[in-house]
Amino acid sequence: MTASPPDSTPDPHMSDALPPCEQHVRQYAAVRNAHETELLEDYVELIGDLLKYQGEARSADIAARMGVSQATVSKTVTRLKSQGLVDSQPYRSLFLTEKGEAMAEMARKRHAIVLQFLRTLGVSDSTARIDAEGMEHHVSRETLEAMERFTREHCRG
Amino acid sequence: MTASPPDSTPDPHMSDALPPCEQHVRQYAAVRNAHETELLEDYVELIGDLLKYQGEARSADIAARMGVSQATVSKTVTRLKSQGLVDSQPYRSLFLTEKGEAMAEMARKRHAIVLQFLRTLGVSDSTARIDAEGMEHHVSRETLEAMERFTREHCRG
DNA sequence: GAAAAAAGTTAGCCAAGGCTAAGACATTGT
DNA sequence: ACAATGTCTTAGCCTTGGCTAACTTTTTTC
Ligand SMILES: [Mn+2]
Ligand SMILES: [Mn+2]
Ligand SMILES: [Mn+2]
Ligand SMILES: [Mn+2]
Repeated sequence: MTASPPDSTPDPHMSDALPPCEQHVRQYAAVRNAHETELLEDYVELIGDLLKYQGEARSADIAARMGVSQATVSKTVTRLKSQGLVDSQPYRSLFLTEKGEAMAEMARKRHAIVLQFLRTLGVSDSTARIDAEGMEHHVSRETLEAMERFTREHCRG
Repeated sequence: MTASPPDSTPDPHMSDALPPCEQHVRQYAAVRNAHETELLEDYVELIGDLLKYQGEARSADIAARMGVSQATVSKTVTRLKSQGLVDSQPYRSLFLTEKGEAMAEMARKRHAIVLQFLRTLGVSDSTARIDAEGMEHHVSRETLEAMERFTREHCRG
């Protein structure tokens, strides 16, 4: 390690300096952690939506919606099954397990809160949808509550 | 593809149905796109901060701050160099190229806007730092401007 | 009911981003 | 000066998440 004089004083009015090391580590660790479940969350959310709005969730629909190949979907579904989130017979439609249903529900609600929050902030619908798709996985419970509060107080209607 | 009756009408008051397919694809594509540069952005931002606040940016400091092994840093630095973002001699401190400097500056500003926005929203400092670290990479110019506007209008002082 | 089309799977490739273990280089202390 | 310590790199391993190509299974069409 090299010199680290700025870490000594908890200076109250120098907020653009480097944060203390341990805190910095926690920031990046939280991001890496979110990245591990991100894709699985999007899959179960989408599968849940497809079941709800189209009656079944086929790999082909997922591939079309996600903009990836069917082979990629097939491999990811294997992972979803190995984690106990999805159930399926070969060559058949996909279903969510209890656990998958729970994750989908959480993701659906969280996604909706972030999306509505961005709209309320004044962001256009198409941009809000794009940004919400990525942001949702990095929003803590606390921030989610702050967003809900804001939307409740500022939303037209 | 299976049946898709809900996609026919651009129904104005059914906002929780599935978005049209092409838009859905763009959402996920934007996320995948952000993931390609995310880590590089965090690296150049950190390198810039280390140069500014400690005079030099050593791999050991980056490893300590990011909470990863030195081997991981070494490999990522190779990638940063191959993309023309970082310059360095073997076993020496790291420096940013023009291009790296520009990316660091962008990342620094964007990160600061998101962090200050979350604080202004009422999120605690430690949570705001964690969430901002992940959210920053998924915030478009338009959303960034909405955040700045909000902070300007609501910030104490 | 057979041929054609569509859907799903598998194999094999790749890059990114993590790790450990081993060794090379540099700095520092005596 | 040189040994000890600390820093950096390399090699080799792993998982994730993409791809194409080839194949199998199911569904649709005739
Ligand atoms: Mn989502
Ligand atoms: Mn998402
Ligand atoms: Mn950042
Ligand atoms: Mn970040």
